[in-house]
Amino acid sequence: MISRKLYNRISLLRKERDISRKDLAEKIGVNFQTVGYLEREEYNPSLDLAFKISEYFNLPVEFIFSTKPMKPLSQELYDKTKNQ
Amino acid sequence: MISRKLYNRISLLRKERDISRKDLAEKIGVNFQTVGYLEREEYNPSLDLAFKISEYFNLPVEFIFSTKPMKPLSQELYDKTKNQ
DNA sequence: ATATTTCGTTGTATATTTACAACATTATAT
DNA sequence: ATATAATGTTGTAAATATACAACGAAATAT
Repeated sequence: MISRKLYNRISLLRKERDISRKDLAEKIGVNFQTVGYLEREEYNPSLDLAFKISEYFNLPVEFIFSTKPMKPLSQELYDKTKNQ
Repeated sequence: MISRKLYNRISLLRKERDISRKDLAEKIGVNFQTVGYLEREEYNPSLDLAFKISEYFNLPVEFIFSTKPMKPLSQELYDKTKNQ
């Protein structure tokens, strides 16, 4: 299958919680370089890996990963407040 | 990575919409045997493949795939109505 | 200032997903 | 009843994800 590029917010979420790649990697049970590859968006994770990350951050898969480029959280939040 | 077994509702959703594996496979751009492997839960799809299926059925990834065995839709719906 | 941790990156090996061909079985249509 | 389509399955090849080692650069702590 020709995979589309997938975007993600892993690095952002990780920084918000101030944990290192190594820590995150240990928590979800993968190699720390694998987290690096993911953050650089160099490949598409397996669904199980996506679930592990989603469970760790306690957020839906669709919030962390997307087929379209991610807006910064700040802007997305601002847009949301504006529309209400 | 040692992947957990993932459960899914692909076959159910496909039957609800009365489309064949071949049709679904064409729509999401994979081989029709790949849909077979997925329905038999013989491997974990890539996140991109999961997204394609989720987009096709217009349902969240978490509704279609789960780390825990899926309840029949009928029971899940009944539980929902009971709780309200 | 120096040590330590984290990050970015590259390369190679292994594991897993996906494609594809083949064929028997079951279901559906004519 | 026969043809056609759909399914279940197996095997092999290919593509892609992940592990792991290595190393230099940047950031942080002491």
